[in-house]
Amino acid sequence: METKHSASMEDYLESILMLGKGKKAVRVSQMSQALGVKMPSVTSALAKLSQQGLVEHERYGRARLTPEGEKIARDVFHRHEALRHFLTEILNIDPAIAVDDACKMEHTISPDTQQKLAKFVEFVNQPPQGQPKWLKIFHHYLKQPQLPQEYVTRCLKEDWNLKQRKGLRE
Amino acid sequence: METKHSASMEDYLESILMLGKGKKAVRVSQMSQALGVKMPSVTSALAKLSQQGLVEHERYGRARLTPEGEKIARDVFHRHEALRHFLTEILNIDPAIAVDDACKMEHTISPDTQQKLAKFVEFVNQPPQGQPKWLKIFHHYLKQPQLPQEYVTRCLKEDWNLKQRKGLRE
DNA sequence: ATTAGTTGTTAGACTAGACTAACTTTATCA
DNA sequence: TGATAAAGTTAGTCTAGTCTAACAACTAAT
Repeated sequence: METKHSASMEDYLESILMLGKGKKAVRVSQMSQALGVKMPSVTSALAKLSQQGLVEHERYGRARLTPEGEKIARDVFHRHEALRHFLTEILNIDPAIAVDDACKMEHTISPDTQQKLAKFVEFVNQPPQGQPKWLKIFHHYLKQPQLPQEYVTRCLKEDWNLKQRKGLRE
Repeated sequence: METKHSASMEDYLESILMLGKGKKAVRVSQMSQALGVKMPSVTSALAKLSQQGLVEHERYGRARLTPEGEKIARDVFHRHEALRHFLTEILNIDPAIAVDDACKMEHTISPDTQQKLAKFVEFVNQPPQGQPKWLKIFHHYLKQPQLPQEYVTRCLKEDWNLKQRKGLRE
């Protein structure tokens, strides 16, 4: 189990998931197109993957994920999404570039990193306020790398307030 | 110029930079050891790289980066460092895992992402307070995914304060 | 200065993953 | 229903990057 799969093979699996939107079987030509490789490459990848029990594919027919293949595909997809959300929502990167970067990085990110990245995005988008003030300040900082005086003042004041409250309660 | 280099070749270049600490020439055996490949692999990589004018290497001698090779190596290193800092300082990932992840991701991250990642770390570590409150709360959240009531209250209050001030000044 | 040991190189094999060209099967439609 | 187009497969080539085995050159120590 949990054999390591190459970036290519992960891409093939993921593309079946995406093109089939969950459970539908997909055509070789679709995959070929989506991945930007020629059909023979798809054919041979499918041979390898069905060898490993990750897809089902019959000659001249469609390909679908086995439960195990689907598990892997979903895992890749989650890594992809964790990265994409982080890149767009926090680093404020152009969505097109973000998808591109996510596609490449999704194959190398460790489970721990993936998970913490997702949590970070979750944390940032948490209620009560949606995206917090500091994030907006950061996005401004990206264009104009100088902290607004207001921010500095506020931080210092917060710190002071917190200390006060602590003192009162403990 | 600016030819795309493979992950492997980038690794070879980077290792020369690291092992040589800037400008010293390094031995094949050092690189072999550092990269976890056998010496013949290093030899053939060096052949290719000196072909491209990125390293100088004479038979049975040491290898050093050319100015152009050094430029690339430093670039890879910067990507590496941007990632590593982010992973350790913000996501709070174990340094060993972080280095590992950084080593793999450094080859696929786009310039824009690398730059914004670096800026993010910079932003977070900015004076006046060093790491801001919210980051500490996030690190706590990683272990216990529930926002402390205090944080929620504080956020709401901030928001309220800000609105007040805006109203007064504008 | 010889020789043992270390360090490097060469030659050649292997793998993964892509490609092209040629062939086969399936689909379409007059 | 049979001709043609589209989709898929097979066979074989290529490249990058690794490896092992065998050979060559340096380095030191007696």
